[in-house]
Amino acid sequence: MPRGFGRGNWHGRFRGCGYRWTIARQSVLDVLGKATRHLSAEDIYMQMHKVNPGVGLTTIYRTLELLVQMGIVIKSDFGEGRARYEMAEGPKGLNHHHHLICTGCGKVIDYTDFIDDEVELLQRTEKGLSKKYNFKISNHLIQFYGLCQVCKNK
Amino acid sequence: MPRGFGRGNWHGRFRGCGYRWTIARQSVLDVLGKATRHLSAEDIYMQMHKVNPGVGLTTIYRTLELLVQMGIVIKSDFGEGRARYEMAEGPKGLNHHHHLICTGCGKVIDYTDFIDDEVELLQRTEKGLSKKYNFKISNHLIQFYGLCQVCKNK
DNA sequence: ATATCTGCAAAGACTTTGCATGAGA
DNA sequence: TCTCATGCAAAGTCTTTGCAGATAT
Repeated sequence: MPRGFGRGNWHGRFRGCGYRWTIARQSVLDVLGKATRHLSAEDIYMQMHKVNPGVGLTTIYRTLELLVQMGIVIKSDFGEGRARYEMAEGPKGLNHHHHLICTGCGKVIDYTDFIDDEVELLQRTEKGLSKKYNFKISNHLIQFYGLCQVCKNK
Repeated sequence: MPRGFGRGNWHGRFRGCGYRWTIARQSVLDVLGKATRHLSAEDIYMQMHKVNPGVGLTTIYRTLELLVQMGIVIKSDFGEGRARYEMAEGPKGLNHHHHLICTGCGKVIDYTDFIDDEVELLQRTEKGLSKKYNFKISNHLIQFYGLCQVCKNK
């Protein structure tokens, strides 16, 4: 692995797509790669500001759009009025997970449990829907809403 | 059924919650009740403007918030940067459906097929998640994304 | 009569766009 | 060198808020 590019040969991947490898892009990937939560554009901006104060919020938005379009990053909406981002990590469904969202405090838990059952059902559903509605299904979103342990005891 | 209140005794329901029954609220319910699509606040505003030109967009937002909170209307986010609304129609899960969204043209299809399988899986998943993460799950969201017949042939 | 609702205008929040400057290959 | 990327400021969208006047009960 080339030095200075973190895990994954991002530089090569960018070049391959005709994009340039810049400090800003590297930095966004660094921040997202280390994140343990789903980050908003501003979260990323603030974390990055400590290391690369020169990078503006606009660039973050533009970079995130690019990363989502390249499939490196996943953009989610938890109904807060702002988008959140996380690494897609790995090809096709590796690390595939869904979200469990607390409507009290907004906490989001990624769960990967029960996925086996889900996959089976989803495949059946996708097949059925594809056929009936003539859709080519490429993706799905599943979220559960409820109250976390702390909030339900209030 | 009292005359002039459309189907469902909305007037009584509002009164029961301590809310007043107004032209604006009736009108929002009328529009949503007749809708065959998921309407944005502005869609509702424009349709209502033909009949009740005096009602402003602000009131629509406030009314929708109320209706959602009362459980009469469901608010959805299809990732367009604006919310869309539809009648919840009927108590607990009647008319329960999910969405199939075309990422090409934005068309949204409600499907109610394959729900039986889904319900079974969801109950199992909910049970598992509740236990493991100590959540009290109250709701879920399932959306499939893909290309509709028209868009996939482009 | 009076507490609730409403319209208008303004503010707020997040995101995108225009354009001149700066930087990668 | 030459295109692509960036920062800044401004604009764009959708939505919410403040407040005086109107309305339902």
